[in-house]
Amino acid sequence: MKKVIVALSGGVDSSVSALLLKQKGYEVIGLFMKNWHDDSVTISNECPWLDDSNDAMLVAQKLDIPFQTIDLSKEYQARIIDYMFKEYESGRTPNPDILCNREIKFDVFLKVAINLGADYIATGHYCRVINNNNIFSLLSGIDKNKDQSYFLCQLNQYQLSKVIFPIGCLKKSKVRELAKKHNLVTANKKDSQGLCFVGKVKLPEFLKQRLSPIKGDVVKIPNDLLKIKNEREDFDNIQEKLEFLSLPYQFSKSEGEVIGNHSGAHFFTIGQRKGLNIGGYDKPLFVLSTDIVNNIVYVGMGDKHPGLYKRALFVKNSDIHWIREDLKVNENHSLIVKFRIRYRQPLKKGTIYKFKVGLYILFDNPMSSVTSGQFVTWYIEDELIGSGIIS
RNA sequence: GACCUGGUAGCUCAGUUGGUAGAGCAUCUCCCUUUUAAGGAGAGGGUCCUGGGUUCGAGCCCCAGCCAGGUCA
Repeated sequence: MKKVIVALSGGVDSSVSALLLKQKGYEVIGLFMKNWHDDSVTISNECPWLDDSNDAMLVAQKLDIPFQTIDLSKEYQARIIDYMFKEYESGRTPNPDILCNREIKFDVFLKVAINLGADYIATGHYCRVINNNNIFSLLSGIDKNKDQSYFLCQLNQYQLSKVIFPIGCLKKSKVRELAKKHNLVTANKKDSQGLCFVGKVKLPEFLKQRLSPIKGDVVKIPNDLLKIKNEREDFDNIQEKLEFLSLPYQFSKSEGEVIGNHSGAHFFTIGQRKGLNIGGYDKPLFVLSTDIVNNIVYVGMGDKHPGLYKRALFVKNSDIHWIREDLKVNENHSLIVKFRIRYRQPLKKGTIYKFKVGLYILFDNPMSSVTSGQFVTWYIEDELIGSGIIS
């Protein structure tokens, strides 16, 4: 009998995952991770992890499986929170939850599980793994609305070989139905949101723990400036063109007009609308770019502003990750893929071009809010074959 | 100094022939969402520059003043 350790979060998804494994005859153990202690930073007034651990325990009791709690907050702090601050400090927008999967759930936690004698770990993610002759494929969840493959885009073959996603082939409604049918206390619990393990936070407040506010200018870039910037077409080769198209826009103060001030450029991200606190225009203002060195936030009016759109992105070599090493695009080759640059974003068409320095993705259609620090994931059909950090 | 135009929600403005005010943006809340964003819905918010006057009744008319911008000497 194979032994599986389920990461019970206290939510309905991991509860049903444990249920299904138990039904299939695995030896199941429930393990609850407590990775965050500071409740003062979260928005919700209740104490989320206490309820969660309690619910996880009740589910384990109901399923009659052993239950334990482990504290990985030290590792979480070092590998996730520190990374997060470092990224924001340097003017990028990180994705802590993707790292949390790679570094905590599928590394530290996995190792703990293996040491406890587990053959596999399981989580309540909406995605699937298929093993073809020991090549593991990460597929999107059947429930397209809940697909969480994006968050697992940094896993490797070994990690995939050790995980079971019991609910990946179910719809959310079915998961809730099963939970109800088996009287799991989590059946009607609201889906969790916000930072994994931390909860919902007001980001600027959260960041102010370590990043001090500094007043700076908000500069509005006129809508026609980018036309001029984008009109170059005299490229010697495709790489030069891609490099040009993927380069984040660089503005200078003289190209626009100072229309207000902010309390720190690192609190803003590209595409952001809320929080600028500047009104008086016909259409909303969106952040086009942030200049950390000079502490300037550049904005444009309206969601059609050309400064919001890019036609390509770049991932440098060290930031490229292939889940399917065997499908890796070699230098001077290209591959047509579908990709997304944010969770829950519909997949878009594009072409990967690999060069010595890294890879470019040329978009079939211009994309809004391409943000450095965020992850791009690329797919062939339903399969996530690779990912990278946008430069 | 004279003349002109304007002073209406946090901001930019609209307010028809006088009947106690509206839109966009901003803000807040909720929904959506295991990142950051975006998106959807809703809400709050105004001694209509001040002081007089006409009128049953004035943001709208009249007079004076203050402030801002402009034109002419």
